[in-house]
Amino acid sequence: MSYWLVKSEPETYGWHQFIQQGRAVWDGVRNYQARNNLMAMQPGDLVLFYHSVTKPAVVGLARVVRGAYPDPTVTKVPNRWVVVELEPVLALDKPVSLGQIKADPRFAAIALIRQSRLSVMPVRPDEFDRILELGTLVDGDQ
DNA sequence: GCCAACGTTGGC
DNA sequence: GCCAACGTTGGC
Repeated sequence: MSYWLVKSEPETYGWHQFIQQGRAVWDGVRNYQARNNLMAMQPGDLVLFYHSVTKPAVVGLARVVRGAYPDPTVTKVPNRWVVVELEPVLALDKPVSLGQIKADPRFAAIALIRQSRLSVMPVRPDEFDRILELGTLVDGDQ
């Protein structure tokens, strides 16, 4: 099983809309590195859902429910682009902000910082665990 | 194949 | 709104 992070601008497609729809076809990716990451996703892989631009933060967790297939929104031949399908798993109790991630030395190598413009990227297991830990309320919080 | 110009992403 | 990073396009 692998871990991933996907970015979305909340004004275009936000976590709230994702929850309401219950499932998302992750289309519109037009960068080869991001596409290659989509192609490596397998059903069951876990995906951090990140809001970019306004209040940048990881806001929730999703799961891959269908692996890569050709992007149906592309009409040009040959179609070089793919989509995956995602469903929500849980909202984080507390969004984990980009500022928090940048401030934590455990995230020194995270692709989110090192390749700030990439929209679909792998996340290491230790990074994934740490983000869930930061995003989860425990006794003593609040 | 190189590189300048230009467009896009995304943080601040 | 600005700008850094970086991907793409097109002239040569």
